[in-house]
Amino acid sequence: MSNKKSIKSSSSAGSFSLPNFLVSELRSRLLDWYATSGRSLPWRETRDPYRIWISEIMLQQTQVKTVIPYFDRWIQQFPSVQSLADAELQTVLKAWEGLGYYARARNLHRAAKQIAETGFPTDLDSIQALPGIGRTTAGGILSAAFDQPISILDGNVKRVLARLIALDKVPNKALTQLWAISDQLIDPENGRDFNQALMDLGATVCTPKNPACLVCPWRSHCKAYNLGVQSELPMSETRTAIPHKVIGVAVIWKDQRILIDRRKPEGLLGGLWEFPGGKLEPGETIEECIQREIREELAIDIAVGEQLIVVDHTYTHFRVTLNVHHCQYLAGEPQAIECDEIRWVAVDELSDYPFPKANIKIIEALRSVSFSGS
DNA sequence: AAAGCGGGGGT
DNA sequence: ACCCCAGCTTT
Repeated sequence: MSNKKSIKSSSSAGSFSLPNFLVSELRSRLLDWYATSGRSLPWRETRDPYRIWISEIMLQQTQVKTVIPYFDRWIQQFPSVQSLADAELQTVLKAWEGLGYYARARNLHRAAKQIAETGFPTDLDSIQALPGIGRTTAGGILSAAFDQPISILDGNVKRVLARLIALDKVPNKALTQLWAISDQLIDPENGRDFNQALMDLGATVCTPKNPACLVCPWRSHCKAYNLGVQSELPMSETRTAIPHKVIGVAVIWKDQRILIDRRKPEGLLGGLWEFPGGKLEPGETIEECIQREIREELAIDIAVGEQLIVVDHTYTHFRVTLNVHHCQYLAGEPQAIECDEIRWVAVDELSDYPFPKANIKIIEALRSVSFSGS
C-alpha cells in the first residue's frame, strides 16, 4: 500500500472524528437529560436478554406506541426462549398478526430454536449471526441487556446525528460517517443508558417535524440549530410513485364453510392465510378475473356471485384494491398450486388463523353479513 | 447499491 | 396525502 494511503487511513476514525472535549460534553449533557427526561418503557424494567431481544425486533420500523401492547401480550404468551422455540410457527404468526414485516416473526422463531440450543450470544459477531439481527439491533441488545458500549444507528440516531453535524447528504448516503460518529460518541462506561438516551432524544425532542430545540441538551453544540436549518434536515430520499393493483378476491362457499389458503413461507405476507384471488388483467371484468384466478390457482370451478366488500390497502411499495365477491363452489378438488395449504373453515374459525390486515377487513364484513342473517 | 418487506402514528 | 418509524435480507 502506498505511503499516502497509509497516512490517510491512519488518521482513522480520522476524517470523521469529533474533538475529544466535545465528545465528553455531549455525553454528559445527554446522560443528565436522560436521567430526568427519559421515557419509561416496559422493556426498560428488565435486563433479561430474551425480553430485550423481542422488543428490539418488534421495534424495527415500528413505533413504540404500536409495539407496547404486542410486547405485553407476547411476554405473557411466550415468557421464555424455550416457550417460543417450542411453539408452532402458526401460533407465533398469530401473535404477530397486524404488526407487519412478518419475516421478523419467522426469524424470531428460527432464532429461538438456535438460542435454546446454544444459549444467548453475548458478542457482536455471534448475535449478529442470528436471523433478523443486523448491526443496529445487535448493538441495541448488547447495550441494553449487558451494558456493552456497542453503538447503534437507527432512524432516530441518523436524524439526531445528521442535525448535530448539519450533514449535507441523505443519511443513507453517509452511513460510514454516521457510524463513525455513533462509535465515537457512545460512553464506554454507560453503553446502555447512552444508547437509550440517544433514541429517546430522537423520539421525543429531535423529532422529524417541529423539533423541540429549546429543551435539547445538545442545542448549543448542534450545527443545524446554530445555522437555523434544523427543520430542513436531514435531507430526505426522493421516492417514486407506487403502482396500483386491482385484485379480484373470492369468498368461496361450500355448505357453511369458506375456502382459505396459506401463502408460501417466504416473501410478501409469507406463511399467512388469505382468501384466494389475483390481479385483474386488461379488458377483464372482476367476475372473469376471479373465475380465471381460482381455476389457475386452485383448479376448481365456481360461480361468482354478489359483491361482499371493496377494500383499499396501501403497502410500502404498492397499493391494492380488493374487489371481494361471494362465490359458490361447483366442482373439482382444490389443488395447492400457488400456495402451501388449503382449508375449508367456518366463519367462527377464521379467528384461529393469522391473516394480513387487508383480509381482516374482509372477515369483519363476513361476520356482519352472517350476523344480520343473509 | 437497490429493492422487497406491513401497518400505523403524526402532521 | 405524505413522511416516518429502535432495519434486515436478498438481489
